[in-house]
Amino acid sequence: MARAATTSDAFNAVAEPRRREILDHLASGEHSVNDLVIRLRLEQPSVSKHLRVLRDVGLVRVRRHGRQMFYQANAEGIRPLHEWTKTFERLWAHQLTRVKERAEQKAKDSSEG
Amino acid sequence: MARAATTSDAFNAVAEPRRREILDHLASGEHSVNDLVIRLRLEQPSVSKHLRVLRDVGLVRVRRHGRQMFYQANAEGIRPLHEWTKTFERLWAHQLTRVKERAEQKAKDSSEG
DNA sequence: TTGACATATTCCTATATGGGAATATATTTA
DNA sequence: TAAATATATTCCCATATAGGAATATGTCAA
Repeated sequence: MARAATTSDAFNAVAEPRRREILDHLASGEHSVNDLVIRLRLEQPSVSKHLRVLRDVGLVRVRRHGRQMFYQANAEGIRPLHEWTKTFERLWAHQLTRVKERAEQKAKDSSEG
Repeated sequence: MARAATTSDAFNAVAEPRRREILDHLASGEHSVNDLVIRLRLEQPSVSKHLRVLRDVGLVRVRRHGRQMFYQANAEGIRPLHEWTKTFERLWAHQLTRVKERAEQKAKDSSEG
């Protein structure tokens, strides 16, 4: 079996750095495809293809205005990722505490030694 | 160019559902490979291979005890994902507000009409 | 040392890319 | 209708899987 399709869910869709860049730009509001092409310095077909993936997994919405297509982020689609990563929040708090404690103990030992 | 390697960063690593399952289990503490094999009902080589990817991107740490290898989650590695998704938090708050407002307006309209 | 146990790696294959190039589709304007 | 503009899709290819099967490596027990 090959890797899951990028369109299988939001996790797979945002694994691609360019798509995260696109979403970062759309976080500031609606943008046309050409806006993204210019700002991200990517080829137009590339941007369109990435937007297609983001659309398929529900991470962006589109609106047509004349010849232009205006895309906006659908943040609700990112929420599951946020919720999942959040379940590890307590862990990194604890683990950092332990790292800090070890560092302090070490400093104490060396000042005493 | 093909898709980025699963070992290129945490985003790519956790795009695979099995790897998220593994991390979910490791969130509760250290587990041996066989523990994971039994709990997740996956083939042992499959678990080892997923753990290898997680290790390469720094999402888990290993400790040997006799013949067994005990893995634990390194939550720090998940933090960048949490931070990135967090930048969209204000958006889904706003967007939900708008959805709610529209729903209320619609309800009002229909009760008046 | 030999066998058993625990885990890791290699080999194989079907599949899904992401980018580049070319082309198709949709809409406005002359 | 034809030309121009904006965006989307298709075709091609090198590359990276994920899982299954087989095998290798490492460690303990007799």
